[in-house]
Amino acid sequence: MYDRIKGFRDFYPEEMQARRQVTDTIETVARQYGFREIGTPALERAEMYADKSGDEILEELYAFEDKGGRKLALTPELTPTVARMVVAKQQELSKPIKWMSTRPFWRYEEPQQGRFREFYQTNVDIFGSADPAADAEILAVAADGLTELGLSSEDFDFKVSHRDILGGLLETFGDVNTTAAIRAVDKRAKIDEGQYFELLTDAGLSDSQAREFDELLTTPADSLDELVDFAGTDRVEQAVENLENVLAATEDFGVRKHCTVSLTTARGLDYYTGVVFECFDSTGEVSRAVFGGGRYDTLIEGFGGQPTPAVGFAPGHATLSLLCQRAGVWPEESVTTDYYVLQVGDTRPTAARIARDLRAGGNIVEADIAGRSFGAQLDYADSINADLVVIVGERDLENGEVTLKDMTSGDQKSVPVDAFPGESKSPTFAEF
RNA sequence: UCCGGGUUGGGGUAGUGGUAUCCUUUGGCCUUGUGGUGGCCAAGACGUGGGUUCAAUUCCCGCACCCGGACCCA
Repeated sequence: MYDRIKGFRDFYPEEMQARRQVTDTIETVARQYGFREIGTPALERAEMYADKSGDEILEELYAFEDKGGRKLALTPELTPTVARMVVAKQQELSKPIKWMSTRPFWRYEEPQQGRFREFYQTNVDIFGSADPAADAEILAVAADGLTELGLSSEDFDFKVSHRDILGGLLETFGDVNTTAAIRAVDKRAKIDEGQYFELLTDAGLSDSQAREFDELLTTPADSLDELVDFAGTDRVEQAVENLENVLAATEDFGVRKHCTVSLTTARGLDYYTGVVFECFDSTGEVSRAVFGGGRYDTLIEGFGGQPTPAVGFAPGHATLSLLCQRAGVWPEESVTTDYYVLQVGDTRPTAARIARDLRAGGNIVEADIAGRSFGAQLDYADSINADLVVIVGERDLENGEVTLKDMTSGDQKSVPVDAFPGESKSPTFAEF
């Protein structure tokens, strides 16, 4: 026996069926908003990640050299790839560019709850619109997707923040390492108070400034103007205005109720520039953020393109699954079968014809391909959750009939073989 | 990379310094004409490498993998 690779998973049909349903639900919502599916390579040049984040990042990647001496890496995220694609066809793509895709990514990390070395994400991004409506549309797609999965505002909450508000406030304290300070904010909920303030002072804030800054972070949503008054800078004023405009748009888009302003939410990544948000389990049972997203207006430029605003989100399917299971809306993990065509004796020509007709109607249809006995076939039909069994037996065929068996009730009835399946694409037991 | 806890048929378990219990599962048969409820038969396990020992699944060490956490979350 060979071992499975650590952090990689096999999905058997029952679980895969549930995952497929969840993926389809999210993707369908994105499609309805006009997001177009793209396909992307599993491998990219390792430099693409190293140039952006430093060589240390290679430690956390599946990176290797190919036979042509190229340094490659299994893609750990989609953003650089998508940025590359946008830059490559910058001129010819009509804006806004709205793309989505679901696929695996790989990171060489230690697996833990909701984290694997191979993991699936649906990425949804908009390029080329700096309008608050774009930010709000991303929030709306995310919220609608979760709602379609059966979740409600009782189940999840988007904590919405704004990088420029954080940056702008920090700026007013003088020479502060903004990146480090924002990282500290990102960790605020996870570490104890002492460590948190230590990180803030390490970032260049004095003790009193750190207290003051932290105080500002908890400013309620309807008092954001106080932040503008405090800072007195255009940057903070514009950032607050931008956040309020985004929230106003979410109101119109019907998803404001899922959003809570929370400046203590920061996102760890440093490429975010404007609105950022994280989705949390309202009950707190799923302790980590389910997923996040935000605006990253400078990234495309950083990849050698023209300045192009961008905003997006990317739910990881592992944490999404945790949330769905917690909320009791994870789809049932089982296979389904519409019809099982059971053969008794040498009735294959008729059985095959019936199976073909039923499949032509779009149904999931199985028939015996193992030469099994009557009882064994019924047993199998049961194991694949067949709704109806069509018994095609020599005895019935002599009378020009087949027997229809409802597997839930066990009821049976004879129907003329020539009339089955008849005009109906998916004939039910009751129809005959 | 680090820390904690694990690893006994496919799944779930019992147990032991002298190779293993029970349930379930899978396949076949009873029953090519009735499954979800019977009976019979069969298949199937001590993660891996090394050490101690007459003898290791059991004790010791390393490794792998699993679960959880730290770091990180691009």
